Amino acid sequence: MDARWVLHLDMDAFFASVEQLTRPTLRGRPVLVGGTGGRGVVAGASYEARVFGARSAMPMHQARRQVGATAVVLPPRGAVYGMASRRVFETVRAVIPVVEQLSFDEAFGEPAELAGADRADVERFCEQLRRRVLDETGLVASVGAGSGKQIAKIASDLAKPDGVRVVGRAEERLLLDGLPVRRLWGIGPVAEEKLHRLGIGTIGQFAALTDTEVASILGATIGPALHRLACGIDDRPVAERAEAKQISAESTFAVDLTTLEQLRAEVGPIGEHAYRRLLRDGRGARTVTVKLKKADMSVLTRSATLPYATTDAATLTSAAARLLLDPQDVGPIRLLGVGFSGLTDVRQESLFPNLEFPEASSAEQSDHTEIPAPQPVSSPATALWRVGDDVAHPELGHGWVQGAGHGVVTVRFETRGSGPGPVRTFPADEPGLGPADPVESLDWPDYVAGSAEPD
DNA sequence: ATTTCGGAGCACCGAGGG
DNA sequence: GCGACCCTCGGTGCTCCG
Repeated sequence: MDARWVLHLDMDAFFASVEQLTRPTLRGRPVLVGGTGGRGVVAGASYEARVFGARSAMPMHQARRQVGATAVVLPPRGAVYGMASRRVFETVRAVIPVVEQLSFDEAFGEPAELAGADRADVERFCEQLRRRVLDETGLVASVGAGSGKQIAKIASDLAKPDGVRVVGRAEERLLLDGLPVRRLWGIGPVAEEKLHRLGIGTIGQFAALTDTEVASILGATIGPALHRLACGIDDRPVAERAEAKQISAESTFAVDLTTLEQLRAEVGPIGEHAYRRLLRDGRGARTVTVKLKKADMSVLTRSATLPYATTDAATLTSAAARLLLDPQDVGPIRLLGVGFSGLTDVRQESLFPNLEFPEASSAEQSDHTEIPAPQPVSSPATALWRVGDDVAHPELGHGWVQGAGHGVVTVRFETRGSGPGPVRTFPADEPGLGPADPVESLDWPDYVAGSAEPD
């Protein structure tokens, strides 16, 4: 059981790369993906945008300023990234049977055939894996390898962009010692600051502490676990991810909400968003949580646990509505979230239909005057087309909105397989122009699922 | 006008069973 | 009757991850 090799595969600038793949005009250009409203942040930046200092999690307006006029700012297309991600990891799973997927764009693997292999073998394996992912998806991955998850993850960072980095046992200690303590899994801004105040800046300095010192600084649970990682001890297994324990949706408003009526108007759509995903997951929920983020960024949560898990939308969303707090009491609200947990398979509806969860209180029931649907603050003006929308035209095919406003819409007609396409400008109400499924931008030419099956 | 969105896990509190 | 103890559950806040 000597040489264990853990691989960490990380897609390069994933969201931005998918945009450049499916919208070929964007190749070579600085692309920023993220919230385009005033409070949006960057979810993905192409390498061309990173040259200017743009980074993910940066406020969008700041990134836009830094990149300048050539920046292309696009709203995220989750469905397309999800499809691209599925195809990437289908490919990975065809090579490595057990894959621990961390997110849309990252995973660990521990190929059995690499046990005891030397660095050169591992390097070859990683290059082949990258090649296969590129051939089958058109997307670039970087791969890191090491004796455990922590080293593999650090290695994939060093491998970027478009590379492989294998860290052998011999270089491990040297590499870790010099790195900032922040690079360790589980050290965030708070823990970093605690350590910094004690003069500990590197993983080496952290590793030199005693277990009891570490426990007193970071707690008895997290502390020793982090200390072991810092010492290069990382025998955590690579295993498929368990089912999600919680499903939630949240959204930040363009303008803070100040009345309970406004919150009540928003809780429905947000709850439904989470509810749709709950249904797709096929489980029921027993606990409903609402999350409120105040103007000062502090967060309040309120939760309620039902007597049994349910898939009933009305039960779940009315529970969420009852948990809301009045902004008049707690202050202006910038974000509302609805979450479901206590997830269990519910084969049948309630065993005790008579014990239905009590409906709205009698006071609310007597109030038959519907709340006069307040303007959804998040979308003040509903323009017909927005930048980034996918559209279809009977003659010109699939395209995306490059510009919109002043009664006209500019569309670039192109997909993954078309190469850079032509641009056309139409009146905003052009009858030939209709909405299109974003995923189609990835599917031309037709994607052949599992190329092992010629059919 | 900095600070998304979705998810996991820990600390700690009080209630209640035993 | 009461305190000490352990345990679990529900609820809230915090930290961290990408």
